[in-house]
Amino acid sequence: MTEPTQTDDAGTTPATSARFSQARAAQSMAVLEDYAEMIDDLTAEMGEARITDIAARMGVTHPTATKAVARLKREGLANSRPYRGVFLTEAGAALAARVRARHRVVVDLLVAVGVPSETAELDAEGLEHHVSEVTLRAFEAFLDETRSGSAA
Amino acid sequence: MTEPTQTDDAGTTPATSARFSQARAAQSMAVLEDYAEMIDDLTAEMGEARITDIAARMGVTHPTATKAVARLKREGLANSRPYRGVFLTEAGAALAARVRARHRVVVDLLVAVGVPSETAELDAEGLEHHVSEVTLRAFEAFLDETRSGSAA
DNA sequence: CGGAATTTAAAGCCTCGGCTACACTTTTGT
DNA sequence: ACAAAAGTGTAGCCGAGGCTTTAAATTCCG
Ligand SMILES: [Mn+2]
Ligand SMILES: [Mn+2]
Ligand SMILES: [Mn+2]
Ligand SMILES: [Mn+2]
Repeated sequence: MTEPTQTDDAGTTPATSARFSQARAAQSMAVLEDYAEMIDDLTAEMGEARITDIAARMGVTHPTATKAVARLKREGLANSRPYRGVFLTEAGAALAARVRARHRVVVDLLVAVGVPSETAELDAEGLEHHVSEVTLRAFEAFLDETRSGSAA
Repeated sequence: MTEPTQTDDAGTTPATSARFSQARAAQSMAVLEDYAEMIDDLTAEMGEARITDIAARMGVTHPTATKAVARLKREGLANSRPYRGVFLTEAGAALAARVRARHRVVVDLLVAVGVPSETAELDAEGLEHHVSEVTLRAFEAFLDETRSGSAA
């Protein structure tokens, strides 16, 4: 998380390393994002999000899910008390909503450029976390114009 | 890396968790890929890839770069001997070539759908690792048809 | 040649995200 | 009501990928 002390040549080198830093930062949010969305899904579908169900859907063991939830709590995105389900805070719910919307846009964009929908769904799960705001807006604009003027 | 014992309902549930597994698998290759490409770049540009230069370009400290190189060696992608530079094996060079080509396609695709090129370059660094073969080919096909029939 | 600067190595610490094993609650069903 | 089953918590292990600090080797230069 903490970047190494910049070899700042007084504005000279435009830090080519910035790309990698951004990718690392994005990745550090990925798990949080996926769990938030999943908890939101489960709450909607089943009324509550239980650790076992979260773990099953994420494809991990329950202690792993427990740890992830602990991190969500630490970051103020969720609450939970022993043996009761997990609940998103307002911030957590807001994150889940954003993540879900972005996921859908990414899948749609992939399909729009010709990726088979199953593959799109698979790849989107990893891709989504690296789609910046700017790129997301570009995707939306592309989808808009594609959906309206579909001149074959 | 090791997936938890599948709750395999005899072919019933098509493992919704598969998406997450794939994303995790892709991510586990990301660092290797970026370092391989970087070592290849440095070798081309400067005749050799030194730990210090690798670290600077990746935006990490040199001990971190050393560890990454150790992993590359362990995986048969690079060689190095104390106080001499780092060199890619044939497998490493092949990986670097693939990664570089994929990176370019991803950037081009992003630009083609309207992402500003600076943003494309930044986002591509993270995105590229989650672009499957199938998606890559779809991107190439899209770029081909776009570049030829550009009917405004 | 020899000392200073640069580069590399080595050790040790941290967080995160996996896992297993085991203990404890809670829920379920007879 | 109570035993079995299911769910949850907790401890401890591991590897990856960051970091700092300290020590050694190499390279550069006067
Ligand atoms: Mn995801
Ligand atoms: Mn998603
Ligand atoms: Mn990359
Ligand atoms: Mn790249």
